Amino acid sequence: MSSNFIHDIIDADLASGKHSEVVTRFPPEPNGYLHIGHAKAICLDFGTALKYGGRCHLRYDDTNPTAEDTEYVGAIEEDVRWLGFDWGKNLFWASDYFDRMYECAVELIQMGKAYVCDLSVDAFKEYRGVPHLPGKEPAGRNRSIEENLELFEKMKAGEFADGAYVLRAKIDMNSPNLHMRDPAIYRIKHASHHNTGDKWCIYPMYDFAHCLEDSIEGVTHSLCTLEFEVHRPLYDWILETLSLYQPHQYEFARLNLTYTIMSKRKLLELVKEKLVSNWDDPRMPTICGMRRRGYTPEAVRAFCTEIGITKTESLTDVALLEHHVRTDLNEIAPRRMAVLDPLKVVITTYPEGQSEEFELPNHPQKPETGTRTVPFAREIFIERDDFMEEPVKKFFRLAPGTEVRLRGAYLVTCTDVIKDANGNIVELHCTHDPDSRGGNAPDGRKVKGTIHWVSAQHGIKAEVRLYDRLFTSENPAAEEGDFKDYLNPDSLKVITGIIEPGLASANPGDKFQFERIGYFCADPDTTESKPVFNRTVGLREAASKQA
RNA sequence: UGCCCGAUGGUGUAAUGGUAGCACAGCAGACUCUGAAUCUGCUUGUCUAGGUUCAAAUCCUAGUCGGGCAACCA
Repeated sequence: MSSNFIHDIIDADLASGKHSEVVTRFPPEPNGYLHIGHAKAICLDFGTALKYGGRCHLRYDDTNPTAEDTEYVGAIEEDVRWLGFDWGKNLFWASDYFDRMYECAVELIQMGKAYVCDLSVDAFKEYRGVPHLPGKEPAGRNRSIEENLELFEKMKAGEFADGAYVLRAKIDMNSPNLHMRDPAIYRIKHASHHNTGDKWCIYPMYDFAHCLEDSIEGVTHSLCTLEFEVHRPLYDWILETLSLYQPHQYEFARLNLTYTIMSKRKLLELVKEKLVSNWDDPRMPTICGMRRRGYTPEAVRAFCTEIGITKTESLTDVALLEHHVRTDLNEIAPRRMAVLDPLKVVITTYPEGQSEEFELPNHPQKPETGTRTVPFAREIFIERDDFMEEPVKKFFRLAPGTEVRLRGAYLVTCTDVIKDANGNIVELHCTHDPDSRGGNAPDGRKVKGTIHWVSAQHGIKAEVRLYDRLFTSENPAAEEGDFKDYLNPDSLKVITGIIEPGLASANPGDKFQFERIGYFCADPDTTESKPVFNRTVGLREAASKQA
């Protein structure tokens, strides 16, 4: 992976001998699905370990049993693997360290560096005060070490209700950094934990747990997002006070993408209110959503590399992601023909009842990928907007009296336009040049327009889901009012298209380029009787192409 | 309001005191059996004001603007 300010620091650490190896970690809380923002972190954490020949731990930060669910654990692992990363044996749980964390808390109390506080959330808020004024010292701050030890023991023994007491680090009620004003490090939660069951009714807070986890695991560079910057002094204080090995925390800017949201809470809201089908709805910025949409791990990784790692907050244009998706798909996706808005064409000069097969390349630029056969007959479908009765200038496609190439088949000329009683075009009649079999005329005449087609007799109906951006606003989270007011009502259009017959046997996840339209992949909803395709991303379209 | 962080074309990023570069997007053209891909060219930028220096995007000072922090969440 390319370099960034964190790698500059690592280079210096390695050169100075401060570290001889690099250990990072990706520490998700199992409380939701991973999204493209996590992908950025995963690429950084694992990519950095890979670059320096170190290791990256996958660690579940499961310190809050009321927020977490093992439902998410499998999904997280699947997503990290799909992205192409491997934690090997380095799978850890914060909850496995609960005993050691408890001992550390006791040690802090014994040092006179932590105390049990009986103030309610609201009461302590008053003592903590506001940033520009000093806080007040709670009375419990001067409790004896013995009494603190006893109270903490009772907290652990379950003698108190949730919220009755909390263990606080005794730091500085006058610190300009609010996180240093005697932060809570243990709270009472009578909740069973997926891993430790009912063994504990007190659980460590993030600030206390995370630095210990990193220290215990020998992490060298603990990478997180910018909002944790003000937590770093606390991270350092705890490890220094306990005389433990101190990893260094470095912060980088989280990813924001145009036309979507990245907040787990808001994403959950969309799922719960059924505004999307589920976490893996192809419109979601989740990793499973992108996978279902047809994005490839290679494209997502290339995107993450491209956007880089900085401390500058930014809003990245989703076009950049789509660019990498197209770039990868262009390389790997076999070409097929599908008509999404069918208009029937009768080749009047083609014998009734006759059909033939054409051999078309899977990828014109990659002959080594072979060919497939596509049936042709007298009646075919073409795309409705590939015909204009009164063509605008620079319209290269079919119009009355003009000749176009049916991709890989024949040159045809439109002779008649058939309309219904309302004047709607329902059918076209064309003649074909039998000598142009394969698509080229022996006389070498140039035909500018080439359009795709599917035989009416052989084509298969398929459900095609056309996805567009989820929101109409570039930055829905920054808009006034409810972000859901900015949902794009046209983010999903379901249509029935006609696909070339070979496409009917596509398996879920198979990716194709529907020529002249875009990249599509077979959805898991696909069955033998009903193929379902998702539009991953459209082809780039020259602005001069007007329909 | 206190502390912390940041600011380079429309967007994302590089330049580590010495030619402001790359990618995306946009525009124009070439090529083309995909109006795709490919190729060529073009437009557009160092937040402001001072200072240090032979030389400043880079260092210093002040300001402006943006963000973060005031859960018994992570």
